[in-house]
Amino acid sequence: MVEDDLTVSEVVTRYLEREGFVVEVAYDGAVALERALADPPELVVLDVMIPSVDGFEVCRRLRAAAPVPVIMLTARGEEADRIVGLELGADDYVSKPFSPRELTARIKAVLRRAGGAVATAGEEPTTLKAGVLEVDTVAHEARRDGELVALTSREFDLLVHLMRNPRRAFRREQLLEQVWGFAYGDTSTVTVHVRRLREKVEADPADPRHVCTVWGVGYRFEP
Amino acid sequence: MVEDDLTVSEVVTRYLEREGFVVEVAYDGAVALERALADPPELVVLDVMIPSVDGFEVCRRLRAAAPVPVIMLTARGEEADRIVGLELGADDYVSKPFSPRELTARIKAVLRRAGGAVATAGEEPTTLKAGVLEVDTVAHEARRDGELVALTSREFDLLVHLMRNPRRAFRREQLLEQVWGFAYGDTSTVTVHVRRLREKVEADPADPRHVCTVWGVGYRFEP
DNA sequence: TGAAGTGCTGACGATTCGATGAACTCTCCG
DNA sequence: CGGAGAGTTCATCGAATCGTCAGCACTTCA
Repeated sequence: MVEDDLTVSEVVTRYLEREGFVVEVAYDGAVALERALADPPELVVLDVMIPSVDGFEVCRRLRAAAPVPVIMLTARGEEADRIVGLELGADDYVSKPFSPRELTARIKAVLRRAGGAVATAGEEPTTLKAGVLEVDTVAHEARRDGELVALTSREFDLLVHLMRNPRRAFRREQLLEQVWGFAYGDTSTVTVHVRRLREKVEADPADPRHVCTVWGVGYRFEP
Repeated sequence: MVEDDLTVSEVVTRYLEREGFVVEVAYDGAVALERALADPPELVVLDVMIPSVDGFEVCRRLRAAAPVPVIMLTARGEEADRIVGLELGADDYVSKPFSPRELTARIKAVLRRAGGAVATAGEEPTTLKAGVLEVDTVAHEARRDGELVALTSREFDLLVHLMRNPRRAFRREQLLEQVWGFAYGDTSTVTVHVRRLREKVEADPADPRHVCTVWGVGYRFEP
């Protein structure tokens, strides 16, 4: 996110992180460009009015370097901004003042389209593998030994989240927040879903080799 | 875009802008010609039936002045229109009613042929096959076991979209957006159309083998 | 060794979700 | 006008899924 208004950037950051995104904020155009080019993010939220290098210029240079999706933030009624932004390759625009909820919806829509059916051209691996386990996030299918495993929606999301962060231990609260989207709740929900997931995915659910328990902490995925 | 039907022009505009195009609409032939000649666009989508100067005349004069790519919109079944249109220099034609998705694909294809550097996926095949199912997107025909299946316009678009992205799971919202061109709406519309499609296309609609349900997600086409 | 803490299991309502049938709107045509 | 066909919306039903809880099993550590 490129935004010099601290209030805005903090509110948005907090909100997006609750949604499971990892957010990095730059406060002016030059720094933003430098960091985005060094380590390209999956998506950029870009305010038009920022110090040093303006939003349009940042957008133009970003898109010249890589096909990173860009959402631009403009002041209300700046229709011209919208047109220019779209010409420069912005994928969407949101006019201020906006609600974090709306921004989140747009971000998800753009990400969906970017990784979506029409343009596809897979840069990121659509399938995750770990031993005999194989998960196709596009087809929404999980296989063990090539054998189809019928997972429910939650079980699938849970498995994908764990597999995308192998060897990393999550506390139940974290999983509840990052997979369920709940800010608070009964952590036994996670326990039960992990159990059900194991029953379907592990060769011996009583002695799990992939979805492992980390005592006193939570769970971790072992490849 | 030259189109006097507000509903069509607005839906298409919204859809194309989401795809990153900049769209300008003229509502009759004379205005279209004037503006296109003053500031030639990269591509013209041209309805045949428009006020003042008809689509063929607009096409002829445009092509006389500049090598601008033209896609013509014709009413269904007007085969003669197609011939005349192509003779006059149209690069492609799309018959009404069409899906925004279809138009977008054609636009990208024409721009690609014209040498434009629009990032897009590969060429879309004109006939799609999956088991006993066969769909001809040009003839707008679907067959099962060689037997003609009478699909409505939406059913056809839906089937084509699914078949062009086999094994990919779509949520209803995605289908609503990509097939219908709606940014939001009642997702039960998708459900009902899927049901009717199954009744016509599946051997046993109660146990679909091609248009499959992905619980908690949406639908997926199995080849 | 045993008590406290933590995770696992099985079962049971509550909820959500998809399929279905039908009503309703809209357009096209005669 | 009015009837047909297509598309959309709505209410309902049954099934899949989800969240919770109590009891049991295991780990840890005094």
